[in-house]
Amino acid sequence: MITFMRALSIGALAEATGVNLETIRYYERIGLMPEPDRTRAGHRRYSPAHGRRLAFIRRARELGFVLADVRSLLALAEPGRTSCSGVRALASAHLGAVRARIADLDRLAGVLAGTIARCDAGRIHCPVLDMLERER
Amino acid sequence: MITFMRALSIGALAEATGVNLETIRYYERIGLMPEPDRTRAGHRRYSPAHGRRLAFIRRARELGFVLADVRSLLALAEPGRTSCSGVRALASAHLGAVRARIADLDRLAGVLAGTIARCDAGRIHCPVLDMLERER
DNA sequence: CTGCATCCCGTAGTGACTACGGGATCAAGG
DNA sequence: CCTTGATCCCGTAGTCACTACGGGATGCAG
Repeated sequence: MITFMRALSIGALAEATGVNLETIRYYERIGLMPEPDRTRAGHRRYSPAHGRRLAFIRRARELGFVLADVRSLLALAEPGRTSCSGVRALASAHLGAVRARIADLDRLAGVLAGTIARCDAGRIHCPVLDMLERER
Repeated sequence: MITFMRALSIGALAEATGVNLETIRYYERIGLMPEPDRTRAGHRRYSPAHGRRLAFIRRARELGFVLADVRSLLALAEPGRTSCSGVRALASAHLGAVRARIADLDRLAGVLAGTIARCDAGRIHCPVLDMLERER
C-alpha cells in the first residue's frame, strides 16, 4: 500500500499516484488540487493529504466521472458534512450515462459486424461502402 | 429519400443532411469537404455531389469513425479505384476498438452498480466514498 | 564543482466541433 | 423600389481533459 509519509516533490507524487506530473499542475491550475507549500526556490512540496486527494481524483476519473463530477464528489466527501445521498445520486446518474453509452455502442457494433460479415459472402459491391453511400 | 436536385445554400444543405451549418464550414476548413462554387457575393452553392459526400461523412461519423478514418474511407471509396479490402480492414479495426470500449464500460458499470447497490444496505459509511477513498 | 535530473512557467496543440460577433447579402412583401 | 428579417460571411475563441514544448532555474550525487 502506498503511504505518503513525508513531503513529496511533484515528480515523486506523480510516481506514487500514477498521475502525470503535468496533469497534477493542470489540476492545480483549475482549482481541483489545492496549492501546496513551496521550497524557497519555488518547488512544490506535497503533504500526505495532497496525496490522498489526488488518489481520490484518480480513482474517480478511472470510473469515468468527468472533472465537474469529481469536483462535486470532493465537496460531498468533505469530512464533517459528508452527503451520502448526494454521492449516490451522482454515481447513479453516471451509471445511467455509462449504460446508455454501452447501449449506443452495442447497436453500433451490431451494424458494423453485420455489414462486415456480408463482405465474406464474396459480393461484387463493398457492403461497407454500400451502407455509407446508400441514401437514407 | 433526400435528393439534391439543385444548388443548395449552406443552410439548406445543413437542413437536408442534418449536419450543423458550422460543422460543414469546419469540414471545408480541414479539407474534408471540397470548396463549393460561390455566388458573386461569396455565398456557397452546393451541388448534389457535395450532398452525397456530406451524407457519407455523416453516416460514417454516426458509426463512430473518427475523422481521420472518414478521410481514409472517402479515399478508398473513390470511384474507379475502390478498395474493398482496405475498407473492410478499416471497419474491422474500428469494430475491434468499439468492442474494447464496450468491454471497458461494462467493467466500469459493474463496479459502479455493485458499489451503489451496497448503498441500499443501510451502511453508516458511504460505499461510494469508501471505494474512492480506500487505498490501493 | 560539474553535470544531469528535475522543476519552474506559460503557451499551444489535440479532436470534433460549437458559439460569438459584427458586418454583408438575399428574398419576399408592401 | 425599398424595407425588413433571415441567412450568410469570416475569424476567433471556447469546450474537455489533458499533453507537449521550450528555455531557464534548481537539486543533488559524485
